[in-house]
Amino acid sequence: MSNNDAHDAPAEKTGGTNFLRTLIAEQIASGEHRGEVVTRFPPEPNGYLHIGHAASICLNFGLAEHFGGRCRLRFDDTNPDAEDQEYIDSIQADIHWLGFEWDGEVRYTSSYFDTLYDYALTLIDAGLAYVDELSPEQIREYRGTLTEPGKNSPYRDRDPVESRAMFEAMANGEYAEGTASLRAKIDMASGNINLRDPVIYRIRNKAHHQTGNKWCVYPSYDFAHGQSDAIEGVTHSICTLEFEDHRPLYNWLIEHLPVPSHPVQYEFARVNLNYTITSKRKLRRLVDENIVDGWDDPRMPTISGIRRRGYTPESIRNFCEMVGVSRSGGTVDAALLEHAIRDDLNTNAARAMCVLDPLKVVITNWEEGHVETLTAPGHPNRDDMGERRLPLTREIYIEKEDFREEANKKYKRLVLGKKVRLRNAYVIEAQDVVKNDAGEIVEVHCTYDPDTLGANPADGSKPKGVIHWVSATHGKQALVRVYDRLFSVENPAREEELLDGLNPFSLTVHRGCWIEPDAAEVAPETRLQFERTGYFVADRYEHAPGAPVFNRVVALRDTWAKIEARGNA
RNA sequence: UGGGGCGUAGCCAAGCGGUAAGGCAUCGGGUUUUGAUCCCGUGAUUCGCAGGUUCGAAUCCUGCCGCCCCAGCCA
Repeated sequence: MSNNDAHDAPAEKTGGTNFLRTLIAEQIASGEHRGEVVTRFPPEPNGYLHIGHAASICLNFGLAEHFGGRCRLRFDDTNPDAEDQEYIDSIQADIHWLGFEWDGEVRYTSSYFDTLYDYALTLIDAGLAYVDELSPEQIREYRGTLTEPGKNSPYRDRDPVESRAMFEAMANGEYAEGTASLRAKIDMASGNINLRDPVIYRIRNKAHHQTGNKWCVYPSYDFAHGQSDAIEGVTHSICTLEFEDHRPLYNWLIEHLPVPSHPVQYEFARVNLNYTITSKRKLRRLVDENIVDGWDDPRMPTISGIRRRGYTPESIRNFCEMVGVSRSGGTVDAALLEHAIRDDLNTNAARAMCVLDPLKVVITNWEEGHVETLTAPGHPNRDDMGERRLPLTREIYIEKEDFREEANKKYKRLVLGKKVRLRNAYVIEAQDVVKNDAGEIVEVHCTYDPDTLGANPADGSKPKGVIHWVSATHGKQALVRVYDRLFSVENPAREEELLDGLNPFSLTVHRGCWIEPDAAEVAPETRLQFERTGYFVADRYEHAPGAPVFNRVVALRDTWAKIEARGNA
């Protein structure tokens, strides 16, 4: 226990520990890896990052930060078929937004293609790899099954000299795709299928986004990943559990190649969130079929979607910390994510009032044309957030659901003949309703008590309810999108047909909202709490000061909704 | 009938032989000009099950059960 004090401090600050932090602390104490911690986040640029990647990013960067090490960003770009510059750009932006900075330049596995090619030659010369001319279908047949061993390819014992010449010819473009591949010579009878002579180089006649047309042979993940880690001096190569079976291969290659360092692979369980999906294929389908409005639709579990929804980077990092890291896979309740953002925004978002579904209220004893500018705190318990000005006028809007002609005692809002407090303003009493021909209430006539600003009514009564409001003449119109979960089933991935699990009410657009004037002027991505309604963010792209467009991040915790749902109201 | 993992409260998750942390959710109660926040309180005689070792086991051993991953020239 030498230098652990300094390292334990951040862990305490963030709350917990996990098996990797424990392990590394022990390694440092015993001098393993020269006491160094070098990690990497290695995405393949073939899609947008999602909440699951956030966990990996927080883990890799977090571990490096925690132990005073370094974390690199390396694009694992060994398959030109699926990759694109668009993803390289979005991934970098997402990592930065999350608040992490990688060590040095961005790395690419493709920048090691020359070295990797030499390593392949080394393996061939050592008689540990051979050029196979079996077709992909034949390779599959020869591989055997989960319960039956595979059998050797007839090309398995090809002379290394010949394999070398053929591999060079492959790299020269002299073979068509699928006609030849380079395989590691390990054990076709292994219980671990990854060891049954895995293909380590294949022919792809396709331009690569980084290396252009230089190569027509590309290393497989297994051949590229560990060697790239070794080249970069990575000490802890952290990946998800499904790669556990690859570790023996990872180690086999490291042992048989003249690599500059010996990284070690560690696996952790990937994080699943209920009511959502994280399969790149399925997310892409939602985008392609216009089920959502792009990769950054606020309902998407992508980092860019979460950002547009209004989540903060801090809340995501905090969420990952609360979830923890382990080797037992599970599904985290989406309520934990919601808790993370509420917790952040409760202390950091300024308050404002916004009426989503307006009902006009006329204060009959308020002088026509009179405007009284009230003040309200920017935040109920943060003086540093100052005050805001609230114009009150004869006509205001309140929320439709905040008025009932009659109601029982549990309903603490405006009821005909009863009193309620206008938030930050006076107590009013409903006297009358005006209905249209269809019998719908279009206006409520009230009187206000001028002695109730910051004071209870003189008669000693104290209205239990408080409702929000906006001046009908000074308020601004706003477009507000209320989002709910994209899927209504807990495990959408398990649905036979993905679309069957969709929540038809995942988006409700409110076009005629009224918002207090100053709140309409905020900058894009400003987060506010609309009191009694929820947390909202000014849309990153479509909002402009004076032309407000807000997205609901998350509703406030709503005890009333629970009571209502029980049928007691 | 192959190989590799995992099983601690509704959901995550500490614990690593000395008598079950914490968070979320839930449900009570208090404060409150947000039915919010905040504050208090609330659940495992028990750690998948069954045996065994031990003064003592969630922790060690044995067997069983359940769930997940692997048969791409994807990562």
